[in-house]
Amino acid sequence: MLKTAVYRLDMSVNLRLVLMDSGQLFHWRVADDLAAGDESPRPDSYIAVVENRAVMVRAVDGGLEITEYISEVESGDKPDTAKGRAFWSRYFDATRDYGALRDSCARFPRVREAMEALPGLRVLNQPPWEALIAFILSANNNVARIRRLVNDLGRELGKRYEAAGQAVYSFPEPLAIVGAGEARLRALGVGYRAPYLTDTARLVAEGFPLEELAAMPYDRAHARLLQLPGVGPKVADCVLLFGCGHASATPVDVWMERVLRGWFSLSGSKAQIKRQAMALLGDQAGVVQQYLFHAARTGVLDGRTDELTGG
DNA sequence: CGCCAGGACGTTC
DNA sequence: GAACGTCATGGC
Repeated sequence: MLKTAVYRLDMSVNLRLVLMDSGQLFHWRVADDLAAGDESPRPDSYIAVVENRAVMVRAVDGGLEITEYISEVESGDKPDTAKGRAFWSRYFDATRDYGALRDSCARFPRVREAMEALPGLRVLNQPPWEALIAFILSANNNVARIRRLVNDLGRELGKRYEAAGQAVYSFPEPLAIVGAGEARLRALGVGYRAPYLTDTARLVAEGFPLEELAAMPYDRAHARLLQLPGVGPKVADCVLLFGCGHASATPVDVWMERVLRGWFSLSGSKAQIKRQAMALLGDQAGVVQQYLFHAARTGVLDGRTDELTGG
């Protein structure tokens, strides 16, 4: 039987935007309207497993309601709700002052416009291992297929949990990916990325310091991640930003390259314009990047007549 | 059918 | 260090 712990976070989040459409998470899914054994429909509810925590989240009264489903045999007498609350507060980035960030970027019209146009967008803090696997899979791939691969990997190699009466699966542990082997991973559809996954998983299992990247200086953490097979400059920045709390890490994909060259008039190689963007946008450049990325990809700012930035 | 996908990697210059 | 072709697979 499952116990539940319910947490409320006093923060405004556009869950569909963040969990389904932002390109930073790929394993969340919309909960079915009718949870098993429950008569009430659950519109706008989302379920997933995050680091061995099965969870349902929905927006209520301008805040978040987070329901965690806890196995009695694993939790013992009662769950540690203080620890759970801290975990989810961290995960949803509850303590970052997005309003102050927007104000600090007032001299960049496109940043201000993007942040005003996407008020519920947030940069979540994922477990680094989950971000690492997801973004190795993301290379030269599309979001729909990344999501399918992550879900298939979880269902085949992860651990089964239950949230809102529905099956949800954790990310596979490193040894589960090593044990699966390249052939089985290819059969799951990961293609040429199979050896990247097994070799990286092996290195992590053998002690690669994933958990220590958060406390390392950005440059050193980035260089360290580049040593993993399947991890290049862009994937490394995604892991640092989405999985290690490095708010300055600024992934530059084709969309961000267009943004930085077009809206910010930057020039040079991708590595060079990334450095310029980080210097220009400050110690939370990666968070700013997420707004610019989504604005460019979806065209929410199209039709506005503002000129380029005021840098 | 061809083109693209939140790129990385090996080769070549 | 920069430029180039290649890499599975499926969405569209």
